[in-house]
Amino acid sequence: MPEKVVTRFAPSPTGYLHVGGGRTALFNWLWARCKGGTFILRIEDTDLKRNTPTAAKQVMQDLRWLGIEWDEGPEVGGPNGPYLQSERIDIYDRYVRQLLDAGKAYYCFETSEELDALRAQAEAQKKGFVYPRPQRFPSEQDVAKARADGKPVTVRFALPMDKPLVVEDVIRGRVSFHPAELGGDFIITKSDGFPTYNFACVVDDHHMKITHVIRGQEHLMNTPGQKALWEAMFPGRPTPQYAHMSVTISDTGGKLSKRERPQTLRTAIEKMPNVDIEKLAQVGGITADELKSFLKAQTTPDIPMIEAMAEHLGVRLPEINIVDFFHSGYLPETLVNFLALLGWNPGDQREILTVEELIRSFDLTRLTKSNSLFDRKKLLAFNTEHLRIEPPEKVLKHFKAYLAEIGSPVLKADDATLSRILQLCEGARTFEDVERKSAFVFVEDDQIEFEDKAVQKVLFKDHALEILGEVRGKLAERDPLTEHGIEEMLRGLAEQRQVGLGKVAQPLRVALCGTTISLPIFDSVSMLGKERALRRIDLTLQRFEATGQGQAE
RNA sequence: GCCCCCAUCGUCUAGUGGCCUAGGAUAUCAGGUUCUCAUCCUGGAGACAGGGGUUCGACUCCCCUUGGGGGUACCA
Repeated sequence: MPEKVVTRFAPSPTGYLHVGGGRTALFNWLWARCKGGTFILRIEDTDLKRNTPTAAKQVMQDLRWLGIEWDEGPEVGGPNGPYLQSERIDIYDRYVRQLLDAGKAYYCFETSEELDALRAQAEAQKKGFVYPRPQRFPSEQDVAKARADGKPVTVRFALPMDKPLVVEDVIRGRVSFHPAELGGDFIITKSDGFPTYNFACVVDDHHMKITHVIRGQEHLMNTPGQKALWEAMFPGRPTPQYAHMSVTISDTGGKLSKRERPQTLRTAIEKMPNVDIEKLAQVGGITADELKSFLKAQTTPDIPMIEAMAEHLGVRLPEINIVDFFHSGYLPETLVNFLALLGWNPGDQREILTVEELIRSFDLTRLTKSNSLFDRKKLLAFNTEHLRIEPPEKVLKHFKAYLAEIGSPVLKADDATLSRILQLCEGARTFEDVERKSAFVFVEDDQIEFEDKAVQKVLFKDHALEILGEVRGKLAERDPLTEHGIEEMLRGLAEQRQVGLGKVAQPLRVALCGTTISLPIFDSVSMLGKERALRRIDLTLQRFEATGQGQAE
């Protein structure tokens, strides 16, 4: 009977979950789910400098949005806790003690500066740096003395140097390393008493009985050291199986990094002819000097400020974090499907898969070796498809969450109306499209903002205002107002005037919405109702008839 | 610099020595449907990085070159 699969996702809490992290989490989760195993969330918060207090919460929120639920971990508990490494220090200490007593690890007292100097020296001689292991390991007395002298105390693992370290990787096969190439003995306890990643990871993977470690290829070089550590601490126990996945690259060039969003904004501002620096800084909630410094690429304001300024300027920032996709109106099912297909495929020609299908088809042996670009255009196509195939209740739920997130007036609508809107927007690419097409229904009649371009192109052309007047008259006569009736009336009018339906529908659309884009015109009218529709037409006629043809306000 | 990984249409990929005249998706181009936007339908163009081997036969196996990615921390 094969042992039960246990996987884990082990993020360090430094901010929102980004696309790469989401993908790593997803593959681990998928593997656990398709094997009926356990998926553990473990927070690797051993770097006091980098961790932010809210980051772990953000990561968990993002995972939940994706639908990735953990069987063990923070907030849900489990038999192998605690799941925050910062709360497991005594466990690590115990193993360090053991290693020390067995002569497999030893104390060191160099400062970072001294280490840097040694590395520089090695580099000057064009040699790879290998930490020089002392002949005699320092004693506890030496440690006490070092501490008294104010020297930093760390612990290094004595890496067996005699034989090559071989890693069997599920994706990459057998990979061999020479201990010296790894830099020799590495630190397992930092001078602040916290374990390093490579050490804590091994202890926890053993304690939590992890069977498969699925992670990015950036960890491949850590694996031989971890394996050696494992053998020193848990001899005879099999290590987890390792699978080092390809990484995901940005389609805007280079790495998929958090810097991309500020960078995009900076580039956009540079290309703009005359930007009001004062005003923009005010919108972003920063000083003009801070903004100037940002533009000179000297500093970077926080993301909310970047976002506020981008929105003000109408600049689209590339999505990097999982939460960015939520904000842009994507379904989590789309992300899950798309991310799963970056470096994996079901082996047949299917591409659009639901989460259930993904779980059913997943297979760790079908992972791709080469890196892949994150193609946002293809993601958009996937979202269009998922909007169509996911159950309407599910879509509605996500749509409401989206509306709440962006603070849309459409939030005022009841579920039935929302469902109808969603149905009318069949073929939409994101919730953003749906919101934009339907928002007009939920703003006050006299609060409609007229897009200048729409007014010029539609209202001031081809006797549009005259037609609009006629539409108004016929609309007033109709009672009761039905969609069918509206259609009949508009089509009749177009035919009568010997013009296409567009010549009638577009002026009406602009009158109702202020823009040229909205829900289908018959539904637009019926959703507003007769009174509000008439009122909007009147307001439009009043406002633009006086202005005269060919002139906008 | 050293070490490790990778290499098929623009992009994501199928392909495990003959099923390949290299398949699908997306993007793109042309045409069509349509009240706007989007969808949708039809069709087109588009790839085995280069060079050596091995073999009756290489996209598939080996070597080199080139290119890309990662690592080289008291970060994870």
